[in-house]
Amino acid sequence: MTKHHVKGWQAIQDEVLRRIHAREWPPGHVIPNEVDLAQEFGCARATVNRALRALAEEGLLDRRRKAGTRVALHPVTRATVDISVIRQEIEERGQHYDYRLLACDAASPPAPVRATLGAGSSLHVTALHSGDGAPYVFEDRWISLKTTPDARSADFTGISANEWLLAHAPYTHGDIAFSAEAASAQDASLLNTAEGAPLFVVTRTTWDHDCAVTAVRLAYAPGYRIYTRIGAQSDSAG
Amino acid sequence: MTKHHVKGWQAIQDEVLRRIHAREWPPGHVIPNEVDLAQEFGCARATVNRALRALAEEGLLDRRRKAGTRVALHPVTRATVDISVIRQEIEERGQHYDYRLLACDAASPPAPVRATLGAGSSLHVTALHSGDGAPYVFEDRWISLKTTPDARSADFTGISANEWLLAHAPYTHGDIAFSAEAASAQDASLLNTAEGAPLFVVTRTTWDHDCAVTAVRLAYAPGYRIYTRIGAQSDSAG
DNA sequence: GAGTGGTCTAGACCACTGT
DNA sequence: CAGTGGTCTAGACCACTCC
Repeated sequence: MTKHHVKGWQAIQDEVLRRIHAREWPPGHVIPNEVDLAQEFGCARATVNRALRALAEEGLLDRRRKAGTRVALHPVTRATVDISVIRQEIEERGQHYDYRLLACDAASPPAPVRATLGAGSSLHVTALHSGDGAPYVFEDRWISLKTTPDARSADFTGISANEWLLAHAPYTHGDIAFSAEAASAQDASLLNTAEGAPLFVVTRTTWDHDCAVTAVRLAYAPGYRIYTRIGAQSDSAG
Repeated sequence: MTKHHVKGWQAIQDEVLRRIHAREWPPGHVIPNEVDLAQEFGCARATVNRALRALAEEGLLDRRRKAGTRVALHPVTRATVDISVIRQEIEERGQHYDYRLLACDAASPPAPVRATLGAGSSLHVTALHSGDGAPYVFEDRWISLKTTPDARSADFTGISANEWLLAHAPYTHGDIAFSAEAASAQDASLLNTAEGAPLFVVTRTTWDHDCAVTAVRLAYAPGYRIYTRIGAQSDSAG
């Protein structure tokens, strides 16, 4: 109930974080409501709301009307992975970007792809992205010509389908999967590794509203890893 | 300049999203300032701010004081991956969770781990988590006894180090890496697969302020994949 | 029904930064 | 310097949901 008169919503967030961290408010504990906290901190309720809402978005607090705010029981670690354009990704590593189109044909996609992309005619684009001359990632992509007819006349020799779509084909949502796969003969040949070598693979499908735009498999050369930081804030180790 | 009188900040967000999506505001375009938008939408500036701030946090907008707000040039795809306790992860798949402690010894960690965990004495804990009797993930963990001395007397036969730390050792931040590795002899034996099989591996280190708490390598059984959705909002395909 | 968070408002001042 | 976003306030009403 002491007045602290801290500086802003971040200071309030820090203090709440400290109490969670110090187990003054253990997991499951219902913390004081916004009005009380606002009084304690000597600020407006909106400021408290801003601080607590941010923590709730990170998964540290559970907030429900009437039930109040409680410290999350199972502090899920929420890792945010930024996925940029491949060219940018390579250049950010300080390497020279090189791109080579392997094939670009209208074709009927295999069943698993057809299931999401639809049965309409599709464009199959394969390409290899390299950094400083070393193969970096093999892009195997299907583009729905029904959703993106312009792709038929696009020239993917100068610009990768990855970037072309970014500039020409908006999407509303998508899904991504990360997995480990054994290199196929094609993977191995292109990525300059042995068949069966463990590859980090990203599979992505994007939609524009209800229409699938593109489905892509990105097979990265051995040694690739996605790295990210978690919690500038608090949690519990696990 | 038409007044729309929409419902709330989400409606404003939707409209902004629509304009980005429809290329009315193409990538790089500087959009009107908050005051103008507030007038157009017939709401308070704070409401516009709420909508635009949320979009900026998702990476769709770049906002800078004085420079204004512009549509992001390189809409990085920001995927959020939720990492929960392993037991919970397995149970959420509807499987029966089983856990077996393999070893728990005080030891000196290998150089790469020692580099982050420090040279102090550490506890080495290895365990296997299974779902419905099938091996799910092999946990290979080092715990700093300097940071978490209580771990020395903890009993990891009944509760995994994963969960014990969650309840006893708070952390402030950490880093995670996702990669693909070939199964070692130990991996293969425990995960019931062939040596050299591609495994999805998560490597995580967590700190409590400046003190490293624990470093863990999680090697998942073949077939494991992390799946997540991107953008309930808009972007561009890539 | 009543308590809690969710949101909105109208106005204000501050902080950063491009010109 | 001046324009823009960042934040705070004091108050209000609403929406959900537990009791």
